[in-house]
Amino acid sequence: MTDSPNDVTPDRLSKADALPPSDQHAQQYVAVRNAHETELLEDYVELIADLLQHQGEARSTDIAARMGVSQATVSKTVARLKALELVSSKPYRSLFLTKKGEAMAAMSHQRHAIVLKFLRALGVSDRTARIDAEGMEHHVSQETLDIMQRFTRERER
Amino acid sequence: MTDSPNDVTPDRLSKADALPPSDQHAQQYVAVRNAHETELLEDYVELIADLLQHQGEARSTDIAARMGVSQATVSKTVARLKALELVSSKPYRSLFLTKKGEAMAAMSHQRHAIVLKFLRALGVSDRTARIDAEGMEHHVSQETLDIMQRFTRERER
DNA sequence: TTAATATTTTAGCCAAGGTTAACTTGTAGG
DNA sequence: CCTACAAGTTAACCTTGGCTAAAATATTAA
Ligand SMILES: [Mn+2]
Ligand SMILES: [Mn+2]
Ligand SMILES: [Mn+2]
Ligand SMILES: [Mn+2]
Repeated sequence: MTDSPNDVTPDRLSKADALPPSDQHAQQYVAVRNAHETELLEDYVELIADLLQHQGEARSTDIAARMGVSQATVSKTVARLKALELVSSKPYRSLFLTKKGEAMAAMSHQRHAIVLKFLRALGVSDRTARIDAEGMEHHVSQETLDIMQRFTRERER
Repeated sequence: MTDSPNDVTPDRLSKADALPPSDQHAQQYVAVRNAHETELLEDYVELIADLLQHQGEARSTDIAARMGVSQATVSKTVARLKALELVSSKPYRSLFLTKKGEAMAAMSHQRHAIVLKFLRALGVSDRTARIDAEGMEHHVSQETLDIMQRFTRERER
């Protein structure tokens, strides 16, 4: 009891965009859930790499301050990073990245930079670009990244 | 013991981009965590609105299939949506949106459409654009949305 | 009308990511 | 060398968002 008898592909100018096929639709959400699984890990290793590079040390106090969470939260997340062999450290000492952690940090950093530069090239203010990039970066496919990079390069010529 | 004695702002061509001030950096992550809090709710009300519009009914089977999760998961999330007064329903019956739910759905839908059209206008394939938009939409500020919309309009002329 | 099937809910489980409070360890000054 | 304070860890708790298995309800078809 929706509209016309045989509504296969509604004519132009009809209601709204049709829903994608059920299984394809589901894959959209699956992709998002997958991204969320690694998101925090990526941000942590990226931040640790930055701290090592800029301050020579990655202390959990600094991480807590920069992430805006308590030190207890950092402790727990670091435990997870260690279990995943992304980070190594001795108790009460500075954190370091394993090879695996460095690889992840490098990838994440690169992707983050591409998204951030793209947003600025688009005309977004620095402050907003930084905030949006922090979330968007985890949901941008390689195809889109390539396009963003090309766009930014052209704008900069 | 990092590098030069007085490294305030490292000269051009030095290491890498400096870290933003600690508190500003923290706000980036805070913004992301806030977005994640409402993300699933937004996707649900958006989907429910779509189903109501396109099939006349929003059954939890369909939601489960389209979200790629079990029906039990849908039941629990719907309980939360009802507690938040976004959805109403009688047990074992179809779901409906409250005024509040409709408002949220309308906003989410609009934002989703802007991001999706923008990605397509940029040259991203339909399939990828849909996947990326599903995640990105929750992390795009109003400022960026406005810019995306302008960009899309210009490309379409 | 009843029996089979489909749908929805409930219960019990789990991991992630956050909190506060209390305890332990490290470090710097006197 | 000791003592105060800073930094890090641990314990106990909470919410969200997944899952499976079992129970309850609705629908359909014989
Ligand atoms: Mn990042
Ligand atoms: Mn991020
Ligand atoms: Mn959406
Ligand atoms: Mn979404």
